[in-house]
Amino acid sequence: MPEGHTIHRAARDHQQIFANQILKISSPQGRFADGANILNENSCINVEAFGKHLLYHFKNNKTLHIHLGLFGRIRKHKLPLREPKGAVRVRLVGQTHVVDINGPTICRVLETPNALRLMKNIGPDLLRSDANPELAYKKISASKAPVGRLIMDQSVMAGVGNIYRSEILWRQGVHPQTLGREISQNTFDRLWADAKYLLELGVKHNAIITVDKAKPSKTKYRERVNIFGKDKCPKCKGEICQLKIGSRRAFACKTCQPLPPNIS
DNA sequence: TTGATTGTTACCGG
DNA sequence: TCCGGTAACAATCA
Repeated sequence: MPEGHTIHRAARDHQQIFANQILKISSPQGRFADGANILNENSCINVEAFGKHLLYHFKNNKTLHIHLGLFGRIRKHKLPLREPKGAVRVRLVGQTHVVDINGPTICRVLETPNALRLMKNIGPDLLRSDANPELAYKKISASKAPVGRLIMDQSVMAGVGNIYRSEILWRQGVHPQTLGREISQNTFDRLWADAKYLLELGVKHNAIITVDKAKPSKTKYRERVNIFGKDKCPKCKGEICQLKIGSRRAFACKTCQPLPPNIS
């Protein structure tokens, strides 16, 4: 669930339902969001996403900082209140809607300077209009780490997760083990543009869709991705090989994503 | 009950 | 300093 598109979609949605409202905030299982009470009686100025981080800014110079990690979930429903489902760490109650945050890795209140510091340490976000892709290319072209590692490194560029990584590289015919410094400006531009296009599509449809003709409402997940978790390339019908990048699964087609000759 | 998972960070060694 | 590997943590579902 949580790749960049999930967080940005939530930010836009919550901006609509919570901005300029005084929210009631509770922490049913208390463990996270220490001091979430400090946000009560204050109005929410706005909600924004930075990469996979979700930030609710409040009028008293405090920010609720959420990161869903691998398992976190956001659930929303209309008032009236319902029983929390599963392990709800924080519940946000506005005038019309309720948002429950389940199982986030990060759930805490930040002072404004700390929120700014956090945002500074995240690479250009594919889904933000203020992103400067050249900052990402500068790091990639200077690195001898594999591009499959770099495009998912949130301090290099923000938003791509494990599924999009394999899909984007396959769509652009780039092998994940190609070194960052072997990536030309032109190749980077294609990777950035495609990643941005796919993430925006994901925000729009609330789903990961990387197959060009796939219809989100009608197709199943397996039919919306090209090679992630597959064994046959949809383009050349050849074999998809699975590799590990930093203990995460990655997939590539030997034919459509040739490995540069200088790499074993 | 077990294993896998759309993520991140800290720590260590080369 | 950079890079890769490992462990730890989180919650849910099949």
